[in-house]
Amino acid sequence: MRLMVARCTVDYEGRLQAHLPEAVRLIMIKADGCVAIHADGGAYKPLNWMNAPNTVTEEEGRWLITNPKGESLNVEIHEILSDTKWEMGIDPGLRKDGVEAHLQELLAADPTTLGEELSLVRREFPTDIGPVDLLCRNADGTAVAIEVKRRGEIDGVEQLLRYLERMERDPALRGIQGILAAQSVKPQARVFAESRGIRWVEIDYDSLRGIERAQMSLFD
Amino acid sequence: MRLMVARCTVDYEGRLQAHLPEAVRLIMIKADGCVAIHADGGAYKPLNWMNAPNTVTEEEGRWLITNPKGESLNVEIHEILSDTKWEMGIDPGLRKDGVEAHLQELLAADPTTLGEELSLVRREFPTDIGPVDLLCRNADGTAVAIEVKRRGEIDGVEQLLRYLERMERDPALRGIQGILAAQSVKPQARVFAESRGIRWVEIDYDSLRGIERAQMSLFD
DNA sequence: AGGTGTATGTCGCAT
DNA sequence: ATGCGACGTACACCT
Repeated sequence: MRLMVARCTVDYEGRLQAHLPEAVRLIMIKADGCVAIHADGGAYKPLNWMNAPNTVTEEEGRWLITNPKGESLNVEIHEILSDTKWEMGIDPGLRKDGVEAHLQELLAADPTTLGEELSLVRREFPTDIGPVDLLCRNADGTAVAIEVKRRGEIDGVEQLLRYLERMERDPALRGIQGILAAQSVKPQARVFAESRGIRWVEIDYDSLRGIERAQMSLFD
Repeated sequence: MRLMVARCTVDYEGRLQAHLPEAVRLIMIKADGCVAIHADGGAYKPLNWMNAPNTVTEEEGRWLITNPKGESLNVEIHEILSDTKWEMGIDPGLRKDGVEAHLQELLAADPTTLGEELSLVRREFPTDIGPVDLLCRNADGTAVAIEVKRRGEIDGVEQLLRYLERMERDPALRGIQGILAAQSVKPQARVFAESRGIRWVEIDYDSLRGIERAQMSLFD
């Protein structure tokens, strides 16, 4: 990784055009050729950048970075304050323990937490446009498709509608209903869901996890 | 801006849990307290980060960053290879050109560039599921809703369809038509739009800007 | 503060 | 490659 602190101006042209007036900034070049121009503020996002794959051309007082998509980044270096290089090797990488998959898991373990008499048929039930998170049946035996989201937004309703449309064609699933389950459901998603006959449920992740813990403890 | 190159391990706990095994990385601390941990690859996104507002506590061989939302980042420093600090001042900031807002502005100034006799009723016309970019009327007085995108994809068509469905309920807008306007419209979006009776138009940003310049020059 | 839409979103996984 | 969904999305803008 090369780190250069320099007074510079930058122009990007590609998906849009952007210009940075002269100022002191950090220019970071990673081993894979990625370039990022950072100011001393503004979260982790750089002011300008160019991701791999790209071509970095270094000239006197000027760097030109281009990529195969026709984007370009032109960095004019007016004064170099520091220029260092570091060997870091391949990073062992990040271990994540996510929430979404866990939510689906918890609801699969006990669909009745959605407030209805539901029994699980299967998780990730396949349709020809992708798997629906949970397929259940209610007390009447009616199929119920459940889309699980951390946050319930309009996209989630659209996604569920597409699944329902497909699943309705299956005689075994005829009359299928839909539920959007999320930790929070946005107002516009509520309006839209209701207008299409889809129910929505807000689920409390912490208490759900609490239930799981309580159930787990039975086996201790 | 402080730049530290160090062998470290990192743990984040907040919206999820994440762990970074020991390795050499760049730790960047900006003037506003933002912290970002970068590996030598992988685009501009850091492996871990904590944005302002936050609290940075530096101890011997350990940094603890917390924020008011209850998230925390714990950086264990095992070996420091470099530790420098730079004054950059306030960045003059980025000038962007060619984003959706600008496109919308240009089209609002002259909707006839879409190739029809259109007159603007208003920008950001509100519906109960969000604002539609432009509401116009054509030569017949028929309402026309226009969704402006930099890139026309299926999402944009769906968004427009939702708006149209809502707006159709308003007697004053009955018979409303839809146009998707974008610098480029993906084939899938074209097919989908046409199948739903929505027109699509590709707009040439440069020439649109040229028209604006020409019109501006009338007032010079 | 909360809602809504945009982003040079980025990133990963499937087809 | 392209499409699609998730993201600790971040971010601006408006109420």
